[in-house]
Amino acid sequence: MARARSSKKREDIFQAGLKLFSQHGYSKTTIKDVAEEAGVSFGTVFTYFETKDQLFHACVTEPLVEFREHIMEIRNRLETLTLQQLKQIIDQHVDMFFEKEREIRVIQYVIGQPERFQEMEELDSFANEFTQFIQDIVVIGMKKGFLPNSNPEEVGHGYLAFLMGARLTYTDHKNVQLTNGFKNQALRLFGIGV
Amino acid sequence: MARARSSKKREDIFQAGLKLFSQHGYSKTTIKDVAEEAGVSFGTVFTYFETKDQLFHACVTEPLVEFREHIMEIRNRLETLTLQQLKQIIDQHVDMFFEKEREIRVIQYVIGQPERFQEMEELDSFANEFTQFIQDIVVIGMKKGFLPNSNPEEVGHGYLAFLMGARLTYTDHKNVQLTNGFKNQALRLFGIGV
DNA sequence: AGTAATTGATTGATCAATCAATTATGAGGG
DNA sequence: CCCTCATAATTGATTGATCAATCAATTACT
Repeated sequence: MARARSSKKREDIFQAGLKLFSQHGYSKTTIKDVAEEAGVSFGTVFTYFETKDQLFHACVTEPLVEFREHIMEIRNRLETLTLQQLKQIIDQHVDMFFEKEREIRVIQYVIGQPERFQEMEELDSFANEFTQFIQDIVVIGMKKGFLPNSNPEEVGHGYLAFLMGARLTYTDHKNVQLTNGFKNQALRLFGIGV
Repeated sequence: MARARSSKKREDIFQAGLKLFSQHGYSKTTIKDVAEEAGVSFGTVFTYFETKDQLFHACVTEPLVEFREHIMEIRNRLETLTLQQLKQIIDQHVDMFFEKEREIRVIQYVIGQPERFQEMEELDSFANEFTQFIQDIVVIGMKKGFLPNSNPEEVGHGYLAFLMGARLTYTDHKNVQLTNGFKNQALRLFGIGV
């Protein structure tokens, strides 16, 4: 039986799985490798996760909780949004997508093979939530006049695509010039010239 | 020994590999499955591709030739570029990224696991070529006055990221409304409001 | 007839999952 | 503080399944 989520060892195994799955994909990651990386024995992995599948599923879905909180926190104070705050939000999003490299890589691994994985539904609803959040921002920005006339849906989808693609295509997360460029380009998707 | 590239059977096997690799990844695609999909026997696959690795490598890199031609063709008549033509080019890019779903999915599979694959170098140089092409467009557009002042490098990287992300994140290539939205958003990355 | 192409059974390697044996933990009693 | 014993956690050898690659036999081609 799988153990509680709070154990130190569970977290070690989870992090090891996250690292190796994000680097080598599902099949090229062996339980033996995960065990070594986590500093536990082969058998112990199965004490905390019943199957390799369940470990992988955990690596894909559990980080969504933190991502969601990160977005929701801002969603509450959306009525008083200013352009300055929007710029801050975009900065945070770009930074988050580059900092949470492993978490997003495994998500992209799943999204990239929709015929293979069922986790899709959870990820789909998260994506919908996110684009809805962006749409709300665009509507408020237009109402308040600090955003030009736009199709909010187009901005939402375009902005999510942009963040995903930036993370997928560019590995060098230490490159400040690059991330700054992405922040400028992200602003342009909202119709704000730089 | 692997056979010449011109055979009908080689093409069938190649297309079968492209389909299955793009859907299920490298390891979950078996030679048995490829053979069935291609309508040949297990052994025949090895007549045309020495190893599974080589078949995969072919699926990742061979489509680059056509992609490159597609870009180059336009690169020749770059000096006479107009805004109208730029809009056409963007339309073509978005359409291509959605039509060539399988080809781009396997490329994204490789890009997403840089620690695992060496094909990266070929893909890297292709990406550099592409972003350089976009940078040239931005420089000319600014000189001719139909593009606002921009950092060409930022636009190049942002535009590539955007196309990749759109392809990765959205599966429904029949959705004209969606692709039209992406075309509008892509224009915004060049500083053109919609 | 002679050469090239095709076939699929066989082999050997890999690896997830199981489980019996071992080790650690900690509660209760002296 | 130490000892006992029960329970929980840990371990890795074993098992069975999967699959890439080989190759001897068969078939097609010229």
